[in-house]
Amino acid sequence: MGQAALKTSGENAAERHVRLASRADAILDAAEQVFATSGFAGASMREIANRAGVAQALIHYHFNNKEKLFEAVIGRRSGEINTRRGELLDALLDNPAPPRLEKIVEALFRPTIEKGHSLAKGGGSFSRILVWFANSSDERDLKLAETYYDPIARRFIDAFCRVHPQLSRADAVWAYMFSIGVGMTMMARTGRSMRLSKGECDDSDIETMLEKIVIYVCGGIRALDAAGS
Amino acid sequence: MGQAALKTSGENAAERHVRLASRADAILDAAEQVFATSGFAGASMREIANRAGVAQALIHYHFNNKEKLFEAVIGRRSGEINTRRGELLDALLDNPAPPRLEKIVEALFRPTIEKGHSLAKGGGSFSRILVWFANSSDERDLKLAETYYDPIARRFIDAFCRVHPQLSRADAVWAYMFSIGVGMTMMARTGRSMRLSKGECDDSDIETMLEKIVIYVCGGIRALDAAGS
DNA sequence: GTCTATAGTTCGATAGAC
DNA sequence: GTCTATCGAACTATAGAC
Repeated sequence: MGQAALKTSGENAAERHVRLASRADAILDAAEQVFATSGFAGASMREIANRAGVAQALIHYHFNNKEKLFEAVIGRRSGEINTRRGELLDALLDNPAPPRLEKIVEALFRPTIEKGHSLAKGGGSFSRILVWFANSSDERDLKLAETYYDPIARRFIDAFCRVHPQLSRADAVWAYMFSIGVGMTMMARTGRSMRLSKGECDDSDIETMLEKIVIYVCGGIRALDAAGS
Repeated sequence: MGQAALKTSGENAAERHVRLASRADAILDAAEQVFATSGFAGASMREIANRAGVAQALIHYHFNNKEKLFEAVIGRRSGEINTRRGELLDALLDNPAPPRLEKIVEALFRPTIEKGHSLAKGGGSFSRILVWFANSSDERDLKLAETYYDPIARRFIDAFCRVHPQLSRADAVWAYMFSIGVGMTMMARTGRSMRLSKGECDDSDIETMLEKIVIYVCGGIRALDAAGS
């Protein structure tokens, strides 16, 4: 019958896709972990291949070279994260009444922290890549940041201005940049807050940290607004 | 005479020290630039040697290996910066009246930004190393951060508590971590703020940026204080 | 699509002359 | 203290069989 025919010929299109996707995804997962641990320059294609359980040449077949692989790693999660951010922002702005600043700030950070920390079979270390990435002055990273993060950044800056009509555009941009910096301390998870607080401040406790960050960031933005006029 | 004798034998101790210092310093300056541009893993001893105008082997003679060289680069500027930070903080706390929070925050950031950006014959790119360094989870960097930055960090956290007696110790640590994150956006100089603001927010304009940061950070800290009780 | 084998480069570090 | 020369390891990427 048809099924048997397909079986002897190998596999059908769906099965084929699943298998292919699983290999490529395994590579992306492994790459995510290794880039997170060692940065772009420090990561090696050998280690990525080993961790993914594939031959090194397969990475080149799927992703061409190291740089393109990195772009794929960035693109995969950035797409998920920024789509979710946009949805949350849409929901807040659809309302005729201006939303609370706290809600906007939470929409800015929650998708990043949640997807950045816990996705991927590998263990989810995309957030560390983002830290590396957000502060890089490397041409490759700047280009990627512009492509994947500037559009949503402008939307959040607009949202700051909408909630704080007195806030100048320039101050809104400063506010955005500084807030991203705050978020990075959440993503890095160096364990430093634990050390400095003798165990009181746990940077792996997402909910507590997010709560503190929202308070701090909103306070900072409001202070810029208050000082502006 | 004595001088002639010294000359034939080579040089006196002072001359010798100057020459040695200039070679070693040239290596440190070059290393600072290359590490700033490429990170630890991405930097090569060859490029550092070329930029310093010395043989590659001389780096190993003075600094043993790449890791020790990096430590020397970190240690040199961190010493200068944190000594200055401590002095400013001492001056503020010597006063019987509690200092203004703004003054403390400025003491936290000004030495870093000023020495980080403009020191070194090479062009002063230590601040970019700090960005890299502050968010690293690499064991080497964590150890260095603990040695060079935790002591002064505790002093600033104490100062936050002194100015805001209602602030819990844990919230003071959060406040410190977040504020360092804000400072990192100042150090990175990716040019992103320029792009997002169409030229209005120049991240190489130190004084304007410092002013905005102080406002934002103080607002954040005060918000944590207000929310705490 | 996936593998093995390897070409070709670059790296950190050392040996040894001066 | 500083150099030249080089070793041995690790890297990215490709060639070619299956």
